[in-house]
Amino acid sequence: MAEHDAPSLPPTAPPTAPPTPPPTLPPTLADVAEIAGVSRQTVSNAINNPDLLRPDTLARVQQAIEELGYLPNRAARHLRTRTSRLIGLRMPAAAQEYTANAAMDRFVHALVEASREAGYHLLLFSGGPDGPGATAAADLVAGYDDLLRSTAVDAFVVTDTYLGNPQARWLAARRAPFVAFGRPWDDPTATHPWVDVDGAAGVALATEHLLGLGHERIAWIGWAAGSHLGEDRRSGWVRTMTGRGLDVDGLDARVDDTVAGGREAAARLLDTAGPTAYVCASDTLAVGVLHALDERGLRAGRDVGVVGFDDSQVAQVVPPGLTSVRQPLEQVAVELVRVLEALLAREPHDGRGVLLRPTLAVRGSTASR
Amino acid sequence: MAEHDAPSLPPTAPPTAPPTPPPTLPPTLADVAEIAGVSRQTVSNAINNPDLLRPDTLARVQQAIEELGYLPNRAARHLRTRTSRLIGLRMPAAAQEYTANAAMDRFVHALVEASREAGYHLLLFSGGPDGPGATAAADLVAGYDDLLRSTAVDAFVVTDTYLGNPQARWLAARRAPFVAFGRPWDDPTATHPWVDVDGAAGVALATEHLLGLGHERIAWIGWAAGSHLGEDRRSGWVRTMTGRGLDVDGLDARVDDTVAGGREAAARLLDTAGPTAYVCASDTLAVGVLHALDERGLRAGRDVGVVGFDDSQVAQVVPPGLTSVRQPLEQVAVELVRVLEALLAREPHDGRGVLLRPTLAVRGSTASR
DNA sequence: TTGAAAGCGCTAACAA
DNA sequence: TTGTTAGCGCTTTCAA
Repeated sequence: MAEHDAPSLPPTAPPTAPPTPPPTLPPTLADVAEIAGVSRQTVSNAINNPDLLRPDTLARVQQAIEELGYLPNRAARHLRTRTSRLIGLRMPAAAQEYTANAAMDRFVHALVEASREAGYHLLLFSGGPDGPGATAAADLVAGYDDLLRSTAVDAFVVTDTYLGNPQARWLAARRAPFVAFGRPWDDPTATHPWVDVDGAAGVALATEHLLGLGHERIAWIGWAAGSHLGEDRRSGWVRTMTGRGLDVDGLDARVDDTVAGGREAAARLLDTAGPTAYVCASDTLAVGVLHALDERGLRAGRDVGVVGFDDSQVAQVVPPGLTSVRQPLEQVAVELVRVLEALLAREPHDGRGVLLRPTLAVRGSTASR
Repeated sequence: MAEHDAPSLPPTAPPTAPPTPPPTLPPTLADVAEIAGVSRQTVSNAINNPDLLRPDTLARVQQAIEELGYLPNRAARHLRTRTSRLIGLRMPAAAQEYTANAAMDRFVHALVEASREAGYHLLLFSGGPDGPGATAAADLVAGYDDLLRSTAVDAFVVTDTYLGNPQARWLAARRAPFVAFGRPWDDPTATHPWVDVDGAAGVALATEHLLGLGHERIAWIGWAAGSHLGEDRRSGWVRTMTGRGLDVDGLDARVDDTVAGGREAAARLLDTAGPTAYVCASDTLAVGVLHALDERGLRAGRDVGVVGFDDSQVAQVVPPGLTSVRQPLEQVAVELVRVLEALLAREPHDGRGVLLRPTLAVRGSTASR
């Protein structure tokens, strides 16, 4: 293991060599050029424009590169080309409790992978302490501003659009390259590129699934009005129900995104409307519904159908398994990177966003009756 | 919003100026120097060695910096100083199902935050496709190797030590600066710095908590022998039980880290040993125990105590709330960065790792009887 | 206390 | 097809 792909210079430097610092400096373009007997520029071309070289020269250079284990110094390349091949991603405020960040982990994974395939790395940053009073616009964009001014990243992926999205407007005003994960709900004039998941379609999918199982009194438990994201998801339920000629009156609740909120809403609806199934705006709310059913001695899946949203870890392990709308985050990541590449290549942007359809992860909470 | 902290040059360039590309180039040291009427070097000193300047010169330079919104170009600084102020972190293979990655999200958050406070950013990478056959050592270190040779990061945080940790050995052989989150279990000769959480102490804490509630027949559900991590956690249970003169024979199970594994083990133990409480090596297993209790009509917390490990999102929302050992990941992150800074400052390393004590998040599954 | 010169490693522009 | 020159923006060294 120790000798695998070891540094090219021997650990004990020959007496003629100057005393090199312990961690041997990586080889440079000049080193390769010397070994291959060509100029530095030719080595550069061998890497960036191999077509320009005569085959035999190319082969000689490539062998020298191989021999030395050469890789271009990113800082030098960055400085010269003005591209860092780094994509900036701000980590939203740490999830205090289990909330909307349920899918963040999966998304970051997917984005790292998609970026890698495009030759980019992800630079993670945070906007400073998220204490009280730190919500001013200046603080929200602080991290972006620093990275932009220090030319540390080529572009940003902006995720926390649900906050009202001052970042997107600010970045757009700065002409900074970025793609948003999330539609510019509250700014119809926005022209920046974005990728989003069609929440309404996801909820429609969930509702249809329940209809297919024979449910007709399907309730909706969502968030307080005013959240674009929440209203969008709710509309999928309304659309599907009314499309089947089913009434939605009295079958919905608007609560905080907590387990307790879901539990209380479910219990209340059970008393007033007696639904046979619930579709929820989040897994958190759905778990609350499971609680409520449990307390009444009702069995999720057998007695009452329940569907959540986000396909979080919880959905996978909570008994009897929670059916949940799953965002295609891998696909989102690929699209984000694709749009970013087009943006950085200055390709004209048609101003339309990319809307992806979620899928449904079916589990025990909607077992057939 | 649009004019907030706008680029320093007017959008319409004066006729004498060359046509600047749309996204105005950020100001450089030279720009600041000109405005302040000093040399570039003096501006550099104003930033890096302000003590060297006469107060009035310093003030003049600082005002020019402010005026221009100047921030040093990271690529240039990186090239010159050979430090990127970037910490590399490899994202382990995407969590296929809910498994050990339960805490990864929280850890990344914590590390971003700790890094920021030390003036570092996090560079996320992955080691290429994680398909079958991609587990060879060469692939495991591929991502590290590239970043190292291209001098993209100053140091690494290595997390996936449970795999047997070829990375740590490889990085050490390369003399690459890194800190491991996790002890070098299978290599007692390793001398690299590490930070870890005392799993045995965490399980001991859990066991004592149950003893304090009056439990005496406390079972252990852990992983198959051979996992250092698992054996360490198990030892906390053995130590605490025997310390109280309680017998552990027949009270433990070794299974795969799945909900089904935990469920079956719990059921089996219920039949053979009749424990009144379970301590588990993971939240996944603990959820399995909850399933088993549920199936027997037993109530977690009231009838049987259950404790998990990792304080995952699941522990927070699964009814009736799962008591769980919580790793101090924020503290881990701070220590990792502290050790890294010492390492990069070439401070002598005493060869001892940092071992942190977890806490216990108490919830309904260990309600007092 | 400030400035001038040199150079980190690379690539764009041009010349041979 | 290959080589030469210059310079990206910064800091280190040394001189004033």
